[in-house]
Amino acid sequence: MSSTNHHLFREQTSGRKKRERTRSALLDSAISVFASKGFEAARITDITNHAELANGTFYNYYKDKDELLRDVTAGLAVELTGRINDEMENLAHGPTRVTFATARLLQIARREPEWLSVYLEGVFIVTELQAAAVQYLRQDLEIGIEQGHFDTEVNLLLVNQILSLIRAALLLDPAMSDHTIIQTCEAVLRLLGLPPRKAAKQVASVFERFLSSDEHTTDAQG
Amino acid sequence: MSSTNHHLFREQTSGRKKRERTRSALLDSAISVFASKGFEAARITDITNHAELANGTFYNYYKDKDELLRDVTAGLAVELTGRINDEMENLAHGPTRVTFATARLLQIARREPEWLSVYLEGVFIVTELQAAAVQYLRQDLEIGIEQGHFDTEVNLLLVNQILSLIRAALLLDPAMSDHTIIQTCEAVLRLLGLPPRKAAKQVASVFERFLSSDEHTTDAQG
DNA sequence: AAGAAAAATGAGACTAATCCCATAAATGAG
DNA sequence: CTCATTTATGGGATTAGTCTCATTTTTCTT
Repeated sequence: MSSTNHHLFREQTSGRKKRERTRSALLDSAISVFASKGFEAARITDITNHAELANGTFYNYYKDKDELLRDVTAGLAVELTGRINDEMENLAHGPTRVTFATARLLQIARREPEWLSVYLEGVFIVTELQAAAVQYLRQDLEIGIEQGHFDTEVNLLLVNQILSLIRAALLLDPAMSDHTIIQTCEAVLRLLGLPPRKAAKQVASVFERFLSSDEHTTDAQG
Repeated sequence: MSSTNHHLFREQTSGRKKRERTRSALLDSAISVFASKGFEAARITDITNHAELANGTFYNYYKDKDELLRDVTAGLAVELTGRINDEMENLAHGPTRVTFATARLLQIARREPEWLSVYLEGVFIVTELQAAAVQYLRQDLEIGIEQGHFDTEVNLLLVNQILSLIRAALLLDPAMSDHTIIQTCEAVLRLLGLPPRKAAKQVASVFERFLSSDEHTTDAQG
């Protein structure tokens, strides 16, 4: 069914014990199935079929679908927010950090739309992961405010507004064109209080310095 | 289960033929059930139980759950967007219209959080209703741009961003405090390119002129 | 109030999913 | 290679839902 299938978890465990490999196969299949039908509509057998495992195998690993979703979402959180945060360790300027993080997340979604879509659904359903999920974002907002760049109060609604803008981009344009990414980054900055022109400049600058289309490195240099 | 239950459809049909009344009972119950468990998880029997009807009765009215959702969503569209648009017929100023519409929608959600939540889910699932659902919003955006108040391009992503901000407010604060409403209105205006201070003034002005807490226009008495 | 039409009922046939578990297969340590 | 341990299997009991339809109940008309 899926034309592109990138096996986030399986790749991390290719040489390891069988137990780990099977678990990863279940996690990767869950991402595919959740992304295509949504969590509610996904059936255990959809996932085991996709992983080419017997139905019963699922129950050697998880009690039920909820437990699986928790595992999937936590894994995606590490992969998405953790990785992006590592890439940004040299950036000190608040607006640059927020722009970079937003754009990078959407760039990843261009290659792997399933990851972001399942992640966002998971964060919404598995409420105990929400705080952790938005922790990095809050930090960057605080930095920008501290520096006097953002004109806003950091609260839970603001954080959710930003996540909502990201989700809107994903829903409307899963292929994630540059135009969509730029419009979304500008929207986030406007929300934080930057005037339109300044927001546009900030986004253009981040794209030029870090995200020009020919270099897609995992290590952000200067 | 629901402590407050306001019977949008039933009230419109109280004196009429039995067929209309039963259909309204199904629609109102569907709103309650969809709002509490989500559309996917809702079972036909949940809805008929809530309406105190037999399971089979459902099938005298609808072929399946999807057909019911279409009916519910279309009804909510009339009730929500239609009514608000009527209230605004005298307003010519683009930013005022957008602010008023946003604030009014959220004020309705304060009394009836279920309506907005089901409406937003429905518009997302029943794609053929989307165009109609956002038609009024698009018009107001065009007006504001024509007048030189908004610095943005009207496209589908923008419209979805605005809907997403509304959805974020509903998810985070279903009780819909004034603070949430104000923050959401300001967010919408910022998104459209107003600088923070101007956005805040615009929102304050609309609240003062049209939405002061002691007068709730139309027919709103308990 | 009777009779016809409209509406509601709920038992039951189907379909589909979860989850268990006795058995089979695969793995890997000595 | 052998055998104990780990892992996978898939049949089937169980639960849960959809949808039908012959029957009952309610409503409407005269």
